[in-house]
Amino acid sequence: MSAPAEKTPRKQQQRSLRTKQKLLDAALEAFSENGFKGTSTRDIAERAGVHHPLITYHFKNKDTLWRAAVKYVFRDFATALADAQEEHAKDCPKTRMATMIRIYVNYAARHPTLHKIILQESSYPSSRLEWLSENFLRPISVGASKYIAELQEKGVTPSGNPALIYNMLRVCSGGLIALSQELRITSGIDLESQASLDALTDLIVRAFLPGELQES
Amino acid sequence: MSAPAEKTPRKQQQRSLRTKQKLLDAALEAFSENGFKGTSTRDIAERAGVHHPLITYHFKNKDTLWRAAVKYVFRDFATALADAQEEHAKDCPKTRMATMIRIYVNYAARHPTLHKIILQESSYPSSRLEWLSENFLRPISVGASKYIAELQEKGVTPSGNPALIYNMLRVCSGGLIALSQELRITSGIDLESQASLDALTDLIVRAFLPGELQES
DNA sequence: GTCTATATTATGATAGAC
DNA sequence: GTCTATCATAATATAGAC
Repeated sequence: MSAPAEKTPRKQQQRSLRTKQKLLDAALEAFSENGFKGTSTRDIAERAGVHHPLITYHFKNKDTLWRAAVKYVFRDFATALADAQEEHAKDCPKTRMATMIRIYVNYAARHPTLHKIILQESSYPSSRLEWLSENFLRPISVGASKYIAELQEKGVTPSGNPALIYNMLRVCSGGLIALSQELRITSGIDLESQASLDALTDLIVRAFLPGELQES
Repeated sequence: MSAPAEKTPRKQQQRSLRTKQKLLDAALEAFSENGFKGTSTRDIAERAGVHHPLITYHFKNKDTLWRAAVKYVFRDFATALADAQEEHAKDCPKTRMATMIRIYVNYAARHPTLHKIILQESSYPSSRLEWLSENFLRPISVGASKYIAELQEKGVTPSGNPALIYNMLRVCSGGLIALSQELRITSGIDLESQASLDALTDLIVRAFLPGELQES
């Protein structure tokens, strides 16, 4: 019937989008493992199963690809966080905080690249770290700190610099999960199992939200 | 007087040792910032202020240099930990734990490369991570976990997998300090100041050693 | 023990055919 | 939109002069 339809603009667009998506996924994986400098565009292309000049075609250069990949994970993360916050807006503050911690932990486990990228880029000052911080990390940190300050006024969270507490929560959840390879070897803990994730969530909640938790 | 003395074996040995030391320090810095793959031996040689073929001469290759640099930081760390433990062996368990946390935090702040190297290598499985874990991370983890289990029996530390609790302590202290570049940008927290380190220590102690702390 | 010179491979980016 | 071919540079590592 329509053999030439294989090359309609729409079909081409679709293939282009699929290639871009494959490159984004591959870039995320590679950058999270080896950092920006340690990742070669050839490695990314191989992981994506495409020829390496296609990176230039779709993303201009390595730096732009890195930024596109970071946008891609963090957009999804910000959406997930906002959705969770809205869904549990009616809960009592303490229960909501516990729920947010659980969501944070489980999200980190399902998207290990997110926190690995942060760890990779935080090791020394760079324009990438500044861009990442200004656009994605700071907004989340500021929002979380305000929320923690409110919880402190209600007396459910220990006193202290809210931003510092947020970052402790963050490294205990996402940071620890980013180290899952190491924990498996040193302690036999499998942070990919739901049981371990629940145990971790429980420990974080008990450490940072002391006292009984009333079920909602 | 003794002009040819400049080239006595002893003088040469001294210079050789100095070069090796400079290379170890430079390697530590570079590897902690950019990871193994992201670091070039030329970069290390430049930071050390020596010519790059000297790396081959003193350390055979990049991999051996990495292992030598890791041994160098971890030996010092293990010694510092053991000394601290011995010095405070007479303290009550809870006070000793609090002291160890304080020492751990301050050591991490003075040796930022230590935890950065761990973060860099934990991002994906590798022979280096296995070597690092088996030789340095696991012994520390096993020792700390036993100690935490004892504290749990005495009821001073929350229940839960001791190894998991140790790792939470570790990321809250060393892990967070490794992210100091990012915290400075996102939260204005300067983890190089003693005040911030004290605040962090205080928060960790209150979170993981709840209740009053009796001074020894 | 240190240096220059170099072999070899890998990398980022591009040109131009299809 | 995709491919092959290629350039310029940077990387690891070594050989051999000093």
